[in-house]
Amino acid sequence: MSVDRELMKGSTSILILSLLSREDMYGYMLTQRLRQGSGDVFEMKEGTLYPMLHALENEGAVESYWAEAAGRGRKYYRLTPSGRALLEKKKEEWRVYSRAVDKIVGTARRRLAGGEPCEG
Amino acid sequence: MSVDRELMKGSTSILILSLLSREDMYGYMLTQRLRQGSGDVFEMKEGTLYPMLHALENEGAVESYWAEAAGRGRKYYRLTPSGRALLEKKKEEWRVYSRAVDKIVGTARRRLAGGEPCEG
DNA sequence: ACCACATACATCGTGTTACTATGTATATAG
DNA sequence: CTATATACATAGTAACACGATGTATGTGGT
Repeated sequence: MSVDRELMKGSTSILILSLLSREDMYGYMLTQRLRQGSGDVFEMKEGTLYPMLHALENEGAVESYWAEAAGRGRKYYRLTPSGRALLEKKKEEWRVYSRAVDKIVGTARRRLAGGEPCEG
Repeated sequence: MSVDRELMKGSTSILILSLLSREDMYGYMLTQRLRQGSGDVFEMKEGTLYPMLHALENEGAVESYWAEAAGRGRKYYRLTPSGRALLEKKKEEWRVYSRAVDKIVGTARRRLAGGEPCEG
């Protein structure tokens, strides 16, 4: 990740699960969407991504299937119901955690009802 | 920390620096304030705290001095100007990072001008 | 035809980080 | 006088993400 490693730890799985909750994706696609979707903040490396995908598959959070595209095989990952539940749990943990950091650090924010981005 | 370890990684130093930016504190006091200030979310262990304080001192981010209280010595830590600059840097990193996670995960928020907490 | 680059999957070894366990010592409450 | 809270500290361990590396195919340029 291009953000200082120290802050990046631990949230890898929530990012992967979130992206897969909207659409089935293959590994390389995940790295691209993660980069674009975060505004070039996240740059997940293969050495991080593939082991994580395999671990999530072992846990039963995702399932994989091969599909052909452009004359080449791609390994797609699909979120399972169990993975969807895991995502919800991790989202709640992220809310609790980031709010607690904000309380200590003093960067206050207010949660919105919807899910619109807070860019401009 | 009582929050799932996976989410806790990396933000230890910003929490310590933030607390010290408001008041000189000794180790044990830091663990208590961190717990109270986060609403029982963070429980920093001595095995995490003391090595981190020593590392921050080696970097020149904090300075320590002994003081007597209740007939016993306490080792206080004080933020140096360099530590204050480090804190500002880490705060900015936290803003970038947490905003990027929110973009991906879809838990949108809006930053406030002031520093008021967003509890109820 | 050939080369460089992007795409696409994967694993192994390494370094960082936080934790568990443990040790020391004093004050306070029962 | 014993248990608990306070208060500092370190050594060993486990988890996690990364860097390095390997394989292979498609595409664009010359």
